[in-house]
Amino acid sequence: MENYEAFLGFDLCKVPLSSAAQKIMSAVHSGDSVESKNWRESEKTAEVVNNSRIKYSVLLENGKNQSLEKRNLNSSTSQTSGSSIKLCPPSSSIRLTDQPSADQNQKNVSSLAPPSCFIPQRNPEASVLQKTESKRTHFLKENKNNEKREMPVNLKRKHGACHFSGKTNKHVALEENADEVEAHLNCGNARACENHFCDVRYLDDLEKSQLVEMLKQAVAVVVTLMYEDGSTQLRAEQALFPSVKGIAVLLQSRVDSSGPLDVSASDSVLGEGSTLRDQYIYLQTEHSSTGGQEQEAYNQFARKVLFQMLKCKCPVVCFNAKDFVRTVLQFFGKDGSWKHVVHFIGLDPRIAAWLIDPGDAAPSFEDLVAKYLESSISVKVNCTYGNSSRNVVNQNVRVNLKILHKLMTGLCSQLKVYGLWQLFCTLELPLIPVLAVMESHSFQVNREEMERTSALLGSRLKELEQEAHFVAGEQFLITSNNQLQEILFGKLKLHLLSPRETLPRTGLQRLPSTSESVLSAVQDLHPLPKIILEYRRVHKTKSAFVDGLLACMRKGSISSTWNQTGTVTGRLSARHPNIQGISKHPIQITKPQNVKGTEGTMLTISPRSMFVAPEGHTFLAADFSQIELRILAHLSGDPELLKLFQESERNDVFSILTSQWKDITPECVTRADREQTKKVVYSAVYGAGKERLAACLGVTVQEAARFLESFLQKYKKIKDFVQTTIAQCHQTGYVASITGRRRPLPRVRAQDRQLRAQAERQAVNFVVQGSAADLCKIAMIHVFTAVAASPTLTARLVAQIHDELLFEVEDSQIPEFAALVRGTMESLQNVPALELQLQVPLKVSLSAGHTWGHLVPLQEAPRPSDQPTSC
DNA sequence: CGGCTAAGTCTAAGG
DNA sequence: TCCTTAGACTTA
Repeated sequence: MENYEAFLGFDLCKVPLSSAAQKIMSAVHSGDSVESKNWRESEKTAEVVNNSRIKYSVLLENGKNQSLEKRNLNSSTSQTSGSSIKLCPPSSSIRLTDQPSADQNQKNVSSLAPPSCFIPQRNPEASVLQKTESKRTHFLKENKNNEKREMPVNLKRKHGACHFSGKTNKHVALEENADEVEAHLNCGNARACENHFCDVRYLDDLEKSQLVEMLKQAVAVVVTLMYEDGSTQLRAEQALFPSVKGIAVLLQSRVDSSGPLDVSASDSVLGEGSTLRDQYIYLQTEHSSTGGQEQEAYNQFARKVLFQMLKCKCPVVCFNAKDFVRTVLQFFGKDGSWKHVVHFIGLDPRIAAWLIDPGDAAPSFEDLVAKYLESSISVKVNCTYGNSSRNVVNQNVRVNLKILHKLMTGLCSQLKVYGLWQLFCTLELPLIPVLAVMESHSFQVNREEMERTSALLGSRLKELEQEAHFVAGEQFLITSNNQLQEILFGKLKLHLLSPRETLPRTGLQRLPSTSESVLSAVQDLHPLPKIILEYRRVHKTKSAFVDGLLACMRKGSISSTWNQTGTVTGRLSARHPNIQGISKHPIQITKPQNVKGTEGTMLTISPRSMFVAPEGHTFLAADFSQIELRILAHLSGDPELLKLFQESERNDVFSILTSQWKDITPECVTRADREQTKKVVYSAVYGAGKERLAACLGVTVQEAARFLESFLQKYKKIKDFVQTTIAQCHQTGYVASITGRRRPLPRVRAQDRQLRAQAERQAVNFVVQGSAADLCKIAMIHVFTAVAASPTLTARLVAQIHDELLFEVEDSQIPEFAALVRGTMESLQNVPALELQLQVPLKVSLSAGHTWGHLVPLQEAPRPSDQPTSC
């Protein structure tokens, strides 16, 4: 079977993008003799494992067939056909929690080594897997017993003695108030701390240093945020602004029998000179008001623990790790620079699951457990103080932390099966702190000005509405497309008067839609369409970019939430507000009558200008120019297209293309021309029909067809690329980007021609758009880490608009930072570590300004060829 | 009858 | 019958 990388003609071995990722990778791979550094070999391994998985899944198949197409009917179905994704528990995970395995590699238990669960399973024998299964059930029984044992009579006490790390100390259950300490009777038991949360607040100095030591030696750390009501990040529905109370931690450490952290042999798990031990720790992050000196001392220690966690050499598992990082940043407060978190790697099962199945947008912890773990495990996530006792809640959290670890273990081996492991470790995980830092930033916006603008737009809308009613000859709901359709085409019959017969129609009725293209087509026949078009523009601006923004405001500033797993292509998305969708172009409105001042009749409203850099700072935007077209040139290897980029590295390729097909000189191409060309080129590449193209260009269908023909004729290999991609998709049922990101498209084999054709277009689009998204995300990480490595630079990444990175830079640092950004981003043409070498140069254009709406191109390093255009 | 949800439409972004 | 997002709105 030909894989996509072979098809591309280069090896796609991925290597860490950051040193921390490197650490994780080496940690994860240590003790793993077979895991290959070579892509093809690891692919082979994956296939073997894959076979075993399929065999095994047949054994376990319980007939459940989840349909996970909640989000987007157009997108892929969540599972590849035939084989269930439900995975077998990796044999190695058993060792962790239950018994030693005969083939355990000693290296696995060195202090740097990862938990054995992170070594990919590779035993294809079903019989072995069955054995594994029996061990697993044994473990589950054992675990149940533990749980029974751990629920003793609960008595209130002031400070009960128990063991922590083998020393006598206070044991404290997870508590709300410092003065009311709940302790358990079983404190003499050496296992006590494995059965309860140790609240860091009540540790003495010795215990504190032991804790830090244990963190350093930990084999695995599993964390989850705890909220006010006792729920955690694992619960299904998150409150809008949950208030975080603390962090629950499962610390899995290796204990040598001979080591300093010796514990009684009775709790030995492995029994072979070393044991794995679970300890549960609770770290309060909510600042209590009573505090004073004691509180300050605690905070200091808590910070130390968190710092230790951030630079943990072992895997840190967290569901929605970004929220954890943001909480940590918050806790650090003023004295913690965002640079502290750059190298944090948190294994996030949601991201892992998304890589495996990007069509499954936001599965809850529960969903993932159901999908990726055996059905015998069920989780209770909605256990809160409101509906359960404190003890039950805490026990529930502990159990869930264990399950979370197991889930991540399983997902890791799945990632390897699909060849997504490197992508996960070197791209997606390092991105988490970057996004957390972006979310910790907020934009200042001028509320008064926005409110004035809102009122202004409101008046203008009223005027437009009245005009519309007047010219329509009746009152109607101007925002209702149905009513509008009835008036335009039912009453006025504009579609019959239209010179163009082929107005796009809404499927069910015979009448055309009220979309922009239709209204533009008939705008000369009647005044109404123009009024509607303006109304819609103004309305959009008001509701989304002014009122919508105001609604997102917290304390005079706004901050988006970034979603790493919200798209099928690997792009990021943003919400509240969707900063990626804020209009670039200002709109002009005629000044409403009731507004005072008569200087001018027109007003300009520029949504992006609402974003203002703080005093002494400037926004700097770095754009990848024509990123997708360059990717396409690289992927297709089309000589003409390549030449275009290689020769005219400093020219605007879209202008050249425009001049070529419109037969004018490049200097005379207007911005609108250029935008049109852009649209046309991408439409053509991604498979638009000639009709659609004609509508887009505003020309006849024949002309559009002629253009399509000549374009694909001139750049012949584009067609080859499209065909090869589709063929590959048919063969394997999925497509992959340059980093190996996958998009399953089972519908490519559908009976329905329409569905099939759609999947084929999606396949082509994904390979290019997804690859561009990969590059943009790599750029974010690289620039981010480069700034963090600089002792002087303070530039901060504040937003990503797909191909554009927006930074807030101290005025004095602009030249230095501009050079760094350009250098870093353009150097991504070659990422030797990724064995990624594009055949085209990457071009970055920089612009800067005090508001986001007024960015002017930054003077590049002077070049002789630079000259202003004269048109 | 008013709130609620789900689906459809439209427009902003990005390529 | 270019693709992929978020968001606001209507309709049923």
